[in-house]
Amino acid sequence: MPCKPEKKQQSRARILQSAATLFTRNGFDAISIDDVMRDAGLTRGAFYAHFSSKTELYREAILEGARVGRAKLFCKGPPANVLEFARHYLELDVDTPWQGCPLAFLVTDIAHQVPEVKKTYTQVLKGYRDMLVAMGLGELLAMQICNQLIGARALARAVDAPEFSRHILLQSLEGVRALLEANPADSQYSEGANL
Amino acid sequence: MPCKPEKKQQSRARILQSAATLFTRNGFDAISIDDVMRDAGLTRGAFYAHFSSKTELYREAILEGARVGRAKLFCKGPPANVLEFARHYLELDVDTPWQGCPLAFLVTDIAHQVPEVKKTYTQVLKGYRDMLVAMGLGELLAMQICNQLIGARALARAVDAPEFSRHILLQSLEGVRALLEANPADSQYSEGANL
DNA sequence: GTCTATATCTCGATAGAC
DNA sequence: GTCTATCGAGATATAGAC
Repeated sequence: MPCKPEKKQQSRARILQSAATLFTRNGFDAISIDDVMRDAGLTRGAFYAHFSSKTELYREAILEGARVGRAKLFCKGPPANVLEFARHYLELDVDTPWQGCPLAFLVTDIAHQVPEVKKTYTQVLKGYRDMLVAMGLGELLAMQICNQLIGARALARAVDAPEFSRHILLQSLEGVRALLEANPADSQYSEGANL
Repeated sequence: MPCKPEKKQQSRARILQSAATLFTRNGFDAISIDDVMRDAGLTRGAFYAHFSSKTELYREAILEGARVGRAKLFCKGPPANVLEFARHYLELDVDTPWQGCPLAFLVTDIAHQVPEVKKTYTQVLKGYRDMLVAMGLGELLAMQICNQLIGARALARAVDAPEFSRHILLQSLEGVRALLEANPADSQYSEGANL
Protein backbone atom coordinates (compact mmCIF):
# COMPACT_ATOMS: atom_id res chain seq x y z
CA MET A 1 0.00 0.00 0.00
CA PRO A 2 2.76 2.50 0.75
CA CYS A 3 3.45 3.50 -2.82
CA LYS A 4 6.87 5.17 -2.52
CA PRO A 5 7.23 6.49 1.01
CA GLU A 6 9.83 8.99 -0.16
CA LYS A 7 7.26 10.41 -2.54
CA LYS A 8 4.93 11.04 0.36
CA GLN A 9 7.71 12.78 2.25
CA GLN A 10 8.35 15.05 -0.73
CA SER A 11 4.67 16.01 -0.92
CA ARG A 12 4.59 16.67 2.80
CA ALA A 13 7.68 18.83 2.56
CA ARG A 14 6.17 20.89 -0.26
CA ILE A 15 2.92 21.36 1.67
CA LEU A 16 4.87 22.43 4.72
CA GLN A 17 6.97 24.93 2.80
CA SER A 18 3.90 26.45 1.15
CA ALA A 19 2.10 26.62 4.48
CA ALA A 20 5.03 28.30 6.22
CA THR A 21 5.24 30.98 3.56
CA LEU A 22 1.53 31.62 3.18
CA PHE A 23 0.62 31.49 6.87
CA THR A 24 3.51 33.73 7.92
CA ARG A 25 2.62 36.25 5.26
CA ASN A 26 -1.18 36.22 5.56
CA GLY A 27 -2.07 34.69 8.90
CA PHE A 28 -4.18 31.68 9.80
CA ASP A 29 -7.67 32.80 8.81
CA ALA A 30 -6.85 34.34 5.46
CA ILE A 31 -5.24 31.19 4.12
CA SER A 32 -7.41 28.19 3.27
CA ILE A 33 -6.30 24.61 2.88
CA ASP A 34 -7.08 25.09 -0.79
CA ASP A 35 -4.57 27.93 -0.99
CA VAL A 36 -1.82 25.85 0.58
CA MET A 37 -2.46 22.77 -1.53
CA ARG A 38 -2.72 24.78 -4.74
CA ASP A 39 0.61 26.44 -3.94
CA ALA A 40 2.09 23.01 -3.31
CA GLY A 41 0.77 21.75 -6.65
CA LEU A 42 -1.87 19.43 -5.19
CA THR A 43 -5.60 19.50 -4.51
CA ARG A 44 -7.63 19.73 -1.34
CA GLY A 45 -8.52 16.08 -1.10
CA ALA A 46 -4.93 15.01 -0.68
CA PHE A 47 -4.39 17.19 2.35
CA TYR A 48 -5.71 14.83 4.99
CA ALA A 49 -3.29 12.13 3.97
CA HIS A 50 -0.57 14.29 5.51
CA PHE A 51 -2.14 16.33 8.29
CA SER A 52 -5.18 15.72 10.46
CA SER A 53 -6.43 19.32 10.53
CA LYS A 54 -5.65 22.88 9.52
CA THR A 55 -4.53 23.62 13.08
CA GLU A 56 -2.00 20.82 13.05
CA LEU A 57 -0.62 22.16 9.78
CA TYR A 58 -0.38 25.58 11.37
CA ARG A 59 1.74 24.25 14.22
CA GLU A 60 4.11 22.49 11.86
CA ALA A 61 4.27 25.57 9.64
CA ILE A 62 5.37 27.73 12.56
CA LEU A 63 8.21 25.34 13.29
CA GLU A 64 9.15 25.22 9.62
CA GLY A 65 9.11 29.03 9.42
CA ALA A 66 11.39 29.22 12.43
CA ARG A 67 13.78 26.74 10.82
CA VAL A 68 13.88 28.77 7.60
CA GLY A 69 14.46 31.96 9.57
CA ARG A 70 17.29 30.49 11.55
CA ALA A 71 18.89 29.16 8.38
CA LYS A 72 18.64 32.60 6.79
CA LEU A 73 20.23 34.26 9.83
CA PHE A 74 23.11 31.81 9.76
CA CYS A 75 23.60 31.64 6.01
CA LYS A 76 26.96 33.41 6.28
CA GLY A 77 27.97 31.66 9.46
CA PRO A 78 26.79 32.69 12.91
CA PRO A 79 26.48 36.46 13.45
CA ALA A 80 29.65 37.98 14.93
CA ASN A 81 27.80 39.84 17.68
CA VAL A 82 24.34 40.75 18.92
CA LEU A 83 24.19 43.99 16.98
CA GLU A 84 24.91 42.20 13.74
CA PHE A 85 22.25 39.67 14.64
CA ALA A 86 19.78 42.50 15.26
CA ARG A 87 20.64 44.15 11.95
CA HIS A 88 20.01 40.89 10.18
CA TYR A 89 16.75 40.28 12.01
CA LEU A 90 15.51 43.77 11.22
CA GLU A 91 16.68 43.29 7.63
CA LEU A 92 18.18 46.73 7.60
CA ASP A 93 20.93 45.80 5.16
CA VAL A 94 19.36 42.82 3.44
CA ASP A 95 18.46 43.10 -0.21
CA THR A 96 16.10 40.16 -0.54
CA PRO A 97 13.78 39.75 2.44
CA TRP A 98 12.82 36.23 3.41
CA GLN A 99 9.30 35.11 4.08
CA GLY A 100 9.29 36.77 7.49
CA CYS A 101 9.68 35.81 11.10
CA PRO A 102 6.65 33.92 12.45
CA LEU A 103 7.30 35.36 15.89
CA ALA A 104 6.73 38.90 14.65
CA PHE A 105 4.16 38.28 11.92
CA LEU A 106 1.91 35.91 13.86
CA VAL A 107 1.91 37.31 17.41
CA THR A 108 -1.70 38.42 17.32
CA ASP A 109 -2.83 35.34 15.44
CA ILE A 110 -1.37 33.03 18.05
CA ALA A 111 -3.26 34.66 20.89
CA HIS A 112 -6.50 33.42 19.30
CA GLN A 113 -5.42 29.83 18.79
CA VAL A 114 -5.81 26.70 20.88
CA PRO A 115 -3.27 26.02 23.65
CA GLU A 116 -1.24 23.56 21.56
CA VAL A 117 -0.48 26.28 19.00
CA LYS A 118 0.50 28.71 21.75
CA LYS A 119 2.77 26.05 23.15
CA THR A 120 4.54 25.67 19.81
CA TYR A 121 4.92 29.43 19.48
CA THR A 122 6.30 29.70 23.02
CA GLN A 123 8.83 27.01 22.20
CA VAL A 124 10.04 28.98 19.17
CA LEU A 125 10.20 32.21 21.16
CA LYS A 126 12.30 30.61 23.86
CA GLY A 127 14.53 29.23 21.14
CA TYR A 128 15.19 32.74 19.85
CA ARG A 129 15.82 34.05 23.34
CA ASP A 130 18.23 31.20 24.03
CA MET A 131 20.02 31.98 20.80
CA LEU A 132 20.84 35.39 22.27
CA VAL A 133 21.80 33.77 25.56
CA ALA A 134 24.19 31.54 23.63
CA MET A 135 25.80 34.74 22.32
CA GLY A 136 26.73 35.71 25.84
CA LEU A 137 23.71 37.70 26.98
CA GLY A 138 21.92 37.22 30.27
CA GLU A 139 18.44 35.74 30.02
CA LEU A 140 16.82 38.98 31.15
CA LEU A 141 18.62 41.19 28.68
CA ALA A 142 17.91 38.65 25.96
CA MET A 143 14.19 38.89 26.69
CA GLN A 144 14.28 42.68 26.55
CA ILE A 145 15.95 42.53 23.15
CA CYS A 146 13.36 40.01 21.92
CA ASN A 147 10.60 42.43 22.95
CA GLN A 148 12.34 45.25 21.15
CA LEU A 149 13.11 43.40 17.91
CA ILE A 150 9.89 41.45 17.55
CA GLY A 151 7.82 44.47 18.53
CA ALA A 152 9.56 46.62 15.96
CA ARG A 153 9.17 44.13 13.12
CA ALA A 154 5.50 43.67 13.89
CA LEU A 155 4.82 47.39 14.10
CA ALA A 156 6.86 48.18 11.00
CA ARG A 157 4.60 45.85 9.05
CA ALA A 158 1.36 47.30 10.38
CA VAL A 159 1.92 50.97 9.58
CA ASP A 160 0.98 52.39 6.21
CA ALA A 161 4.03 54.47 5.29
CA PRO A 162 7.31 52.82 4.22
CA GLU A 163 9.38 55.68 5.63
CA PHE A 164 7.75 55.24 9.00
CA SER A 165 8.42 51.50 8.84
CA ARG A 166 12.09 52.11 8.22
CA HIS A 167 12.16 54.67 10.99
CA ILE A 168 10.75 52.10 13.42
CA LEU A 169 13.34 49.49 12.42
CA LEU A 170 16.25 51.95 12.63
CA GLN A 171 15.16 53.14 16.07
CA SER A 172 14.83 49.54 17.20
CA LEU A 173 18.46 48.89 16.34
CA GLU A 174 19.44 51.94 18.38
CA GLY A 175 17.28 50.64 21.18
CA VAL A 176 19.14 47.33 21.14
CA ARG A 177 22.44 49.19 21.21
CA ALA A 178 21.29 51.21 24.21
CA LEU A 179 20.14 48.09 26.05
CA LEU A 180 23.50 46.45 25.44
CA GLU A 181 25.40 49.49 26.68
CA ALA A 182 23.23 49.67 29.77
CA ASN A 183 24.35 46.12 30.64
CA PRO A 184 28.15 46.24 30.55
CA ALA A 185 28.38 42.80 32.10
CA ASP A 186 26.76 41.41 28.98
CA SER A 187 27.90 43.81 26.31
CA GLN A 188 31.50 42.73 26.56
CA TYR A 189 30.41 39.61 24.71
CA SER A 190 28.19 41.35 22.23
CA GLU A 191 30.65 43.94 20.93
CA GLY A 192 33.78 41.91 21.28
CA ALA A 193 34.86 38.54 20.03
CA ASN A 194 32.67 35.90 18.46
CA LEU A 195 30.93 33.29 20.50
CA MET B 1 -38.28 59.99 9.01
CA PRO B 2 -35.51 60.44 11.56
CA CYS B 3 -37.31 58.85 14.52
CA LYS B 4 -35.30 60.17 17.46
CA PRO B 5 -31.81 61.00 16.23
CA GLU B 6 -30.48 60.63 19.76
CA LYS B 7 -31.78 57.07 19.80
CA LYS B 8 -29.73 56.30 16.71
CA GLN B 9 -26.65 57.78 18.35
CA GLN B 10 -27.17 55.55 21.38
CA SER B 11 -27.41 52.45 19.20
CA ARG B 12 -24.30 53.47 17.32
CA ALA B 13 -22.42 54.02 20.54
CA ARG B 14 -23.39 50.59 21.84
CA ILE B 15 -22.34 48.92 18.59
CA LEU B 16 -19.04 50.75 18.69
CA GLN B 17 -18.33 49.77 22.27
CA SER B 18 -19.15 46.12 21.58
CA ALA B 19 -17.00 46.17 18.46
CA ALA B 20 -14.04 47.73 20.25
CA THR B 21 -14.13 45.10 22.97
CA LEU B 22 -14.73 42.09 20.74
CA PHE B 23 -12.35 43.05 17.95
CA THR B 24 -9.53 43.95 20.33
CA ARG B 25 -9.96 40.70 22.17
CA ASN B 26 -10.52 38.34 19.23
CA GLY B 27 -9.32 40.07 16.11
CA PHE B 28 -11.09 40.97 12.87
CA ASP B 29 -11.78 37.56 11.34
CA ALA B 30 -12.99 35.77 14.44
CA ILE B 31 -15.72 38.32 15.12
CA SER B 32 -18.75 38.44 12.85
CA ILE B 33 -21.18 41.30 12.47
CA ASP B 34 -23.66 38.98 14.16
CA ASP B 35 -21.42 38.76 17.22
CA VAL B 36 -21.11 42.51 17.51
CA MET B 37 -24.81 43.19 17.02
CA ARG B 38 -25.82 40.47 19.42
CA ASP B 39 -23.49 41.90 22.05
CA ALA B 40 -25.00 45.32 21.44
CA GLY B 41 -28.52 43.91 21.86
CA LEU B 42 -29.52 44.25 18.23
CA THR B 43 -29.75 42.02 15.15
CA ARG B 44 -27.70 41.83 11.99
CA GLY B 45 -30.15 43.65 9.77
CA ALA B 46 -29.83 46.88 11.72
CA PHE B 47 -26.09 47.07 11.25
CA TYR B 48 -26.01 48.76 7.88
CA ALA B 49 -28.05 51.67 9.14
CA HIS B 50 -24.96 52.71 11.11
CA PHE B 51 -21.92 51.49 9.19
CA SER B 52 -21.37 50.77 5.54
CA SER B 53 -19.19 47.68 5.99
CA LYS B 54 -17.42 45.52 8.52
CA THR B 55 -14.14 47.18 7.61
CA GLU B 56 -15.48 50.64 8.37
CA LEU B 57 -16.68 49.38 11.74
CA TYR B 58 -13.21 47.98 12.37
CA ARG B 59 -11.60 51.37 11.77
CA GLU B 60 -13.98 53.10 14.12
CA ALA B 61 -13.52 50.34 16.70
CA ILE B 62 -9.76 50.86 16.69
CA LEU B 63 -10.23 54.56 17.40
CA GLU B 64 -12.77 53.78 20.11
CA GLY B 65 -10.41 51.25 21.67
CA ALA B 66 -7.64 53.82 21.71
CA ARG B 67 -9.95 56.34 23.38
CA VAL B 68 -10.91 53.84 26.07
CA GLY B 69 -7.27 52.95 26.63
CA ARG B 70 -6.21 56.55 26.99
CA ALA B 71 -9.05 57.21 29.41
CA LYS B 72 -7.95 54.22 31.48
CA LEU B 73 -4.36 55.42 31.55
CA PHE B 74 -5.42 58.86 32.70
CA CYS B 75 -8.14 57.80 35.11
CA LYS B 76 -6.09 58.98 38.08
CA GLY B 77 -4.71 62.03 36.34
CA PRO B 78 -1.81 61.98 33.91
CA PRO B 79 1.01 59.59 34.88
CA ALA B 80 3.75 61.29 36.91
CA ASN B 81 6.59 59.96 34.77
CA VAL B 82 7.37 57.60 31.93
CA LEU B 83 8.05 54.65 34.21
CA GLU B 84 4.68 54.98 35.85
CA PHE B 85 3.12 55.19 32.41
CA ALA B 86 4.91 52.01 31.40
CA ARG B 87 3.80 50.21 34.55
CA HIS B 88 0.23 51.17 33.80
CA TYR B 89 0.48 50.14 30.19
CA LEU B 90 1.96 46.78 31.11
CA GLU B 91 -0.72 46.41 33.79
CA LEU B 92 1.83 45.16 36.27
CA ASP B 93 0.03 46.59 39.26
CA VAL B 94 -3.52 46.76 37.98
CA ASP B 95 -6.16 44.49 39.47
CA THR B 96 -8.83 44.71 36.77
CA PRO B 97 -7.42 44.69 33.25
CA TRP B 98 -9.22 46.70 30.63
CA GLN B 99 -10.22 45.38 27.24
CA GLY B 100 -6.66 45.65 25.98
CA CYS B 101 -4.60 47.96 23.81
CA PRO B 102 -5.50 47.70 20.12
CA LEU B 103 -1.91 48.57 19.21
CA ALA B 104 -0.61 45.44 20.90
CA PHE B 105 -3.51 43.08 20.34
CA LEU B 106 -4.14 43.87 16.67
CA VAL B 107 -0.64 44.38 15.22
CA THR B 108 -0.71 41.27 13.09
CA ASP B 109 -4.33 41.74 12.11
CA ILE B 110 -3.68 45.22 10.79
CA ALA B 111 -0.93 44.05 8.46
CA HIS B 112 -3.57 42.08 6.51
CA GLN B 113 -6.07 44.89 6.17
CA VAL B 114 -6.71 47.48 3.48
CA PRO B 115 -4.63 50.68 3.49
CA GLU B 116 -7.34 52.76 5.17
CA VAL B 117 -7.25 50.51 8.23
CA LYS B 118 -3.47 50.67 8.36
CA LYS B 119 -3.73 54.42 8.16
CA THR B 120 -6.04 54.51 11.17
CA TYR B 121 -3.72 52.23 13.11
CA THR B 122 -0.70 54.36 12.23
CA GLN B 123 -2.54 57.42 13.45
CA VAL B 124 -3.19 55.77 16.83
CA LEU B 125 0.42 54.59 17.09
CA LYS B 126 1.75 58.09 16.44
CA GLY B 127 -0.66 59.35 19.04
CA TYR B 128 0.85 57.03 21.64
CA ARG B 129 4.38 57.99 20.66
CA ASP B 130 3.49 61.67 20.86
CA MET B 131 2.05 61.10 24.31
CA LEU B 132 5.53 60.03 25.39
CA VAL B 133 7.03 62.98 23.59
CA ALA B 134 4.66 65.24 25.53
CA MET B 135 6.15 63.73 28.69
CA GLY B 136 9.55 65.10 27.75
CA LEU B 137 11.05 62.30 25.69
CA GLY B 138 12.73 62.71 22.35
CA GLU B 139 10.86 61.26 19.39
CA LEU B 140 13.48 58.57 18.86
CA LEU B 141 13.53 57.36 22.44
CA ALA B 142 9.73 57.46 22.48
CA MET B 143 9.65 55.14 19.47
CA GLN B 144 12.05 52.70 21.11
CA ILE B 145 9.83 52.56 24.18
CA CYS B 146 6.77 51.98 22.00
CA ASN B 147 8.53 49.03 20.38
CA GLN B 148 9.45 47.65 23.77
CA LEU B 149 6.06 48.07 25.44
CA ILE B 150 3.84 47.04 22.55
CA GLY B 151 6.11 44.13 21.70
CA ALA B 152 6.04 42.88 25.26
CA ARG B 153 2.27 43.10 25.59
CA ALA B 154 1.74 41.28 22.32
CA LEU B 155 4.22 38.54 23.19
CA ALA B 156 2.91 38.15 26.72
CA ARG B 157 -0.50 37.39 25.26
CA ALA B 158 0.74 34.84 22.75
CA VAL B 159 2.70 32.56 25.06
CA ASP B 160 0.99 29.70 26.84
CA ALA B 161 2.33 30.01 30.39
CA PRO B 162 1.14 32.81 32.72
CA GLU B 163 4.48 32.87 34.55
CA PHE B 164 6.30 33.43 31.29
CA SER B 165 3.86 36.21 30.39
CA ARG B 166 4.56 37.98 33.64
CA HIS B 167 8.28 37.48 33.11
CA ILE B 168 8.05 39.17 29.72
CA LEU B 169 6.14 42.13 31.13
CA LEU B 170 8.51 42.58 34.07
CA GLN B 171 11.55 42.46 31.81
CA SER B 172 9.94 44.99 29.51
CA LEU B 173 9.63 47.46 32.37
CA GLU B 174 13.32 46.96 33.13
CA GLY B 175 14.04 47.47 29.46
CA VAL B 176 12.22 50.80 29.51
CA ARG B 177 14.17 51.82 32.58
CA ALA B 178 17.44 50.94 30.86
CA LEU B 179 16.45 52.91 27.75
CA LEU B 180 15.65 55.95 29.88
CA GLU B 181 18.94 55.76 31.76
CA ALA B 182 20.84 55.42 28.48
CA ASN B 183 19.36 58.78 27.42
CA PRO B 184 20.16 61.18 30.25
CA ALA B 185 19.06 64.16 28.18
CA ASP B 186 15.55 62.76 28.22
CA SER B 187 15.44 60.92 31.51
CA GLN B 188 15.61 64.10 33.53
CA TYR B 189 12.01 64.65 32.55
CA SER B 190 10.94 61.07 33.01
CA GLU B 191 12.16 60.56 36.56
CA GLY B 192 11.67 64.08 37.83
CA ALA B 193 8.71 66.41 37.94
CA ASN B 194 5.40 66.00 36.16
CA LEU B 195 4.82 67.35 32.70
C1' DG C 1 -1.70 8.98 -2.36
C1' DT C 2 -4.28 11.86 -5.10
C1' DC C 3 -8.21 13.06 -7.44
C1' DT C 4 -13.39 14.84 -7.94
C1' DA C 5 -17.67 15.50 -5.69
C1' DT C 6 -20.24 16.80 -1.95
C1' DA C 7 -22.18 17.53 2.75
C1' DT C 8 -22.52 21.11 6.08
C1' DC C 9 -21.71 25.36 7.89
C1' DT C 10 -20.90 30.40 8.47
C1' DC C 11 -20.37 34.83 6.93
C1' DG C 12 -21.13 39.54 4.55
C1' DA C 13 -24.44 41.99 2.44
C1' DT C 14 -29.18 42.90 0.62
C1' DA C 15 -34.43 43.04 0.36
C1' DG C 16 -38.73 44.01 2.21
C1' DA C 17 -42.20 44.22 6.14
C1' DC C 18 -43.29 47.10 10.05
C1' DG D 1 -34.34 52.19 12.57
C1' DT D 2 -34.95 47.53 13.44
C1' DC D 3 -36.65 43.24 12.37
C1' DT D 4 -36.82 38.44 9.61
C1' DA D 5 -35.58 36.08 5.48
C1' DT D 6 -32.43 35.07 1.96
C1' DC D 7 -28.81 35.15 -1.62
C1' DG D 8 -24.21 33.89 -2.91
C1' DA D 9 -19.59 33.00 -1.81
C1' DG D 10 -16.18 30.32 0.45
C1' DA D 11 -14.66 27.48 4.25
C1' DT D 12 -13.49 22.63 6.68
C1' DA D 13 -13.92 18.08 6.44
C1' DT D 14 -15.47 13.63 4.41
C1' DA D 15 -16.65 9.96 0.81
C1' DG D 16 -15.51 7.24 -2.92
C1' DA D 17 -13.23 6.37 -7.57
C1' DC D 18 -8.67 5.36 -9.45
